[in-house]
Amino acid sequence: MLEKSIDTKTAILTIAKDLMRQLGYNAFSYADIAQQLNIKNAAIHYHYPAKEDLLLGVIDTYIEEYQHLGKQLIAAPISSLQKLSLFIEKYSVLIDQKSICIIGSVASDYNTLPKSVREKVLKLIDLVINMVAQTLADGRAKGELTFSEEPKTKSLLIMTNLAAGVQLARITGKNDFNEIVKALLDQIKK
Amino acid sequence: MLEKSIDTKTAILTIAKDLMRQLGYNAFSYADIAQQLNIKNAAIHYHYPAKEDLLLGVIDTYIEEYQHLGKQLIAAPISSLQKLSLFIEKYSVLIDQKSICIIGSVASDYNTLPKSVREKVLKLIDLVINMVAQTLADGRAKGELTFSEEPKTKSLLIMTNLAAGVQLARITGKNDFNEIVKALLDQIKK
DNA sequence: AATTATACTTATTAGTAAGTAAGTATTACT
DNA sequence: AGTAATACTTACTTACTAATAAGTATAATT
Repeated sequence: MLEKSIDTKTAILTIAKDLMRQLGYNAFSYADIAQQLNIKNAAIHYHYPAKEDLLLGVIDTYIEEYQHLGKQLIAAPISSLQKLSLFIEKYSVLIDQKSICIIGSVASDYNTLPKSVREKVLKLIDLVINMVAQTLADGRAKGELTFSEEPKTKSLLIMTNLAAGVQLARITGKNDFNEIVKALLDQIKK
Repeated sequence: MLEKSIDTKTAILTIAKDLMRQLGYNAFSYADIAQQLNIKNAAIHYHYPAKEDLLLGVIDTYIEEYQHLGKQLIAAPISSLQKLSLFIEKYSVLIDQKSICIIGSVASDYNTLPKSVREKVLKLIDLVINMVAQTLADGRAKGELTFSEEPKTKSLLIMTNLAAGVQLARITGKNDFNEIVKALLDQIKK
């Protein structure tokens, strides 16, 4: 088997993911990736013929990641609050990398995305919103959490706090994000 | 006086504002503006030599707009809830235009913005966050609103709900935004 | 009336973008 | 050993980007 090319393909994807969250779809180029990997632009086109294919690949990895996380969270022997904290921690890390979350990135660039990508983005967003909603519903059913809204609505509130929270914190500082997290956890703590 | 050029300059700014919110800084070009106004690219460079200058102009109009709104809100003989509703209405309108708010737009593109723009963006964000915080603080002092967080923190929570709310609603539909607004108004209603 | 400033257009440049075609070296398969 | 697939590089094309220089018509100023 040709190991190197598989490594290159995943390496391209990893860098593309970072560039998407740091700069957005329209602000990075194949040259940025090629430079970091010491390969030529055309090598990227070999693995991902068009930028559209590359972005589809990026979104796919996030769909898989969150599907995996969703299954893990259902089985995990931890409180619902701890589950949400694990999820929130994923967002907190982004700020140190001067990144925003992938959903915020594609949402901002949405009007400029190819149709095939838009459909996948919708799938990713539904997945994450429903995962958080499910965690919230379970937590309330178990008496671990308290909130008066519908789980889906509360999920929307929390997800928008987090998504825009990292966008804001990249500009105003991480403290604003920490304040948001503290407040929203206080809201649902019993 | 040469009236026409002043109209052209403001017309450029108006279109740039729309393009910023619809496509983002890196996805629109001088050609997009020139086409809509039936002028040449170079005419835009005459009024705004570099794209940086154009973006500075765009941010300036929003700073002025929100400074104006802030003053209006202080004097207005309406309830704090109505003041917040007026502010929220500005966001609601964006979704119909397939736009996001200017703060979300520049926040997403932040790493790609010139330094001079970044400083102005920070000023705009502080202005809006503090305006909402002030309205919340006044409303609570007058007994019109209820919330347990610090006004600044509650402002961050509401602003992130709105900013990411319009980003999300552009993809998933306006109903999600309406749900968010209903829920956050319920939270602070007495 | 002559000059100057304004608001452009025409024409061009240098740089960068995505994408492709053709060639090459290495590995896998038969 | 010969063939074919894999994973690239080299070289190129097309298209678009911001930006600039030089020219032009009109209006304002002196």
